[in-house]
Amino acid sequence: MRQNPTLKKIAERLNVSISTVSRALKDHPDISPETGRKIKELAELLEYDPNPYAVNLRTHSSREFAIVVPSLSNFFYHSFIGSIEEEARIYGYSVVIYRSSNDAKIEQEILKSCRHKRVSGIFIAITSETDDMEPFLKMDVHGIPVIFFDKVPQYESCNKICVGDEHAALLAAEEIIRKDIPNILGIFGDPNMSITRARLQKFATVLQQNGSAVHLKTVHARSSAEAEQITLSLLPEWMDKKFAVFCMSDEILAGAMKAIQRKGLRAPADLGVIAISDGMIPLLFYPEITYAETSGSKLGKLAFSRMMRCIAGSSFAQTIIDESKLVVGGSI
Amino acid sequence: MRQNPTLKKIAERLNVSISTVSRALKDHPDISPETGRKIKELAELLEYDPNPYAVNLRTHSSREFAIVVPSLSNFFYHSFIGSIEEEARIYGYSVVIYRSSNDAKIEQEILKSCRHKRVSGIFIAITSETDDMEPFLKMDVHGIPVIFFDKVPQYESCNKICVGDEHAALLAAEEIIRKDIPNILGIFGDPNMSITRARLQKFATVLQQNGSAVHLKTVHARSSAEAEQITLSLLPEWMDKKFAVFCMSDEILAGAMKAIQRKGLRAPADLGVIAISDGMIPLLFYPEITYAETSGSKLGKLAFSRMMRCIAGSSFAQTIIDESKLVVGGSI
DNA sequence: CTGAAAGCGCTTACAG
DNA sequence: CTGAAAGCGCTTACAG
Repeated sequence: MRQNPTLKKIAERLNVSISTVSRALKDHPDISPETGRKIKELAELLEYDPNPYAVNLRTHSSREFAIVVPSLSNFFYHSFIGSIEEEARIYGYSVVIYRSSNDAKIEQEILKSCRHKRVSGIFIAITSETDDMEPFLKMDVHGIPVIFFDKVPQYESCNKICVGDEHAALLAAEEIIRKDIPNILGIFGDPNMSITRARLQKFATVLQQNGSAVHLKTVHARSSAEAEQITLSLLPEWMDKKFAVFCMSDEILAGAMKAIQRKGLRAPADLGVIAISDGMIPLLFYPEITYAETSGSKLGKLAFSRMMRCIAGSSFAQTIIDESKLVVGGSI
Repeated sequence: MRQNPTLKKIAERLNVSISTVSRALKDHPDISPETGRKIKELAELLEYDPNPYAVNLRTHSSREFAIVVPSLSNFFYHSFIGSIEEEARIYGYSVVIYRSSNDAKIEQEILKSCRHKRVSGIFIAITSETDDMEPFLKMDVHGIPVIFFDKVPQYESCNKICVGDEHAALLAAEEIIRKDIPNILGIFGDPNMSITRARLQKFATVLQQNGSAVHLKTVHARSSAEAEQITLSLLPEWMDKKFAVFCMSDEILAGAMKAIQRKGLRAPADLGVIAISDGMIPLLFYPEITYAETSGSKLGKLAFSRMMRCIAGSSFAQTIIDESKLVVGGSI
């Protein structure tokens, strides 16, 4: 079992002190070019890399970010993670991903471990159970910035980066108006979620403001299966009208599409379909579903730059809302 | 910025030595019950937790597993990760997830960082570019076990845990035979991937052995879009026969289904559809697609127990194949 | 039963 | 320009 090379080994081989090696390797100006070159050559040869545990113990900094998400099965999070990783690489930080499984207890454990490992910062989408801000405030006391994204707490003074629920709902509603569709079945998620309230409220308002008498029926589904059931039971009474189905999320879209397929209906001939989505499910159908996209990668960029500002010392808490964009498929 | 409590702080407050505190906290038999109790009480109160960097520097062990996957957008990996996390928790290990983005260079960096962090072990699904075994052998030299899963190298003497490609292909072929379908369009992935060769070979063999003259046409697609294109161009000539489409993966299924929808065909009336899948895409359609499932969570359990055996000292390299199971939808 | 001491691998203020 | 020394927080063989 071979050991990794250390400063000491390099120092011994070159008959210099450990301090000198350490300095040479970080291009300290004091070191003579000659010595510096020799040391770096040998380090290269030996594939030296500092022991991160020793460095951290000494410097109290890990140059490592943690991303905590409730679940991995989510395109939105993938693109968020991807863009954080990309940015982090540029700044010389590494990224570790943790999954809370939407379990507040596991989330706590992860936070604790992040604290002990003195990560440089945490990006977190909280679980739906999370109601205690204390662990997060504790991170702050320890000087570890926390950026909440997507699923954020109610608590005011913290950094939050969210998708623009209102804006996405607005885009979808506008598209429906543009297509001049008079009847709309809006399928929304759990009415207790803030995201549901925001999307529903905006969606309804925009349609109403349009003046022309649109008929909007809204229903709530807590799961894909429920969305399927509801859609299935409602479709018969809508089939002879000109109408569209609006799905506020991918989960709901999946259920609704199953019901629509089951009834043998096809968009856009038999009905219009439009959704708010992270961008993968809509592409599985033909024609592709038109949707207002909530983009994780842009959110990631925003979150990252906020993080860097926190690390640089900004203690000012901020809520950033990212705007959505309409991706036109052929379903409406 | 508050500091985490240390052994020293506890020792000072209790007027004992650091050694005593350290021992008490790990229930060393030498410590008197009285002292032990006092120390543990204070530690509890102060929420003491050992600094993992110091521990590692001292002991050379991290009790942390790394999971490296090319991509996160994969149900199979989610369930694999989930089951590793579950097992690890039981044994007191933590798990960090890394994403190589299917980029061999990034994969190398991750491996290097795992080596320096002296993770206790690595579970890895390699990128499609990975061709150099050297970094993996190096892990071995450093005493870090590597368990390959799903995407594994050709290299013989290493630990591999794979889905049963042959078995999955067999199940799909048998279902086709059972349904008595004479014409089969088999859509496979990149012919250079071992997974493609294994699935194709078995699928073809089983169909041939069936005796009755089945007609199998096989094509290869490197992406979802390509699968769509190919399916689209071939469908016309098949439409007047009784036939089935077999998709060797989710990616291909997604493309093929788009073409099928585009042509206005519906399973099982107009054609049969069957796939090998991780289990999410088939559920988006109505009727649900029948598929041979490759289950990540069972693979995770197998990989984990192999890992524990490696840690316990087994140097015996082993290849484990997990069997598949048929999930019947209504598409064939 | 308890403590002093060495050492894991690094960084950095201090001295020369 | 270079080195000796202290110290980050822990563990553990050694001594008592």
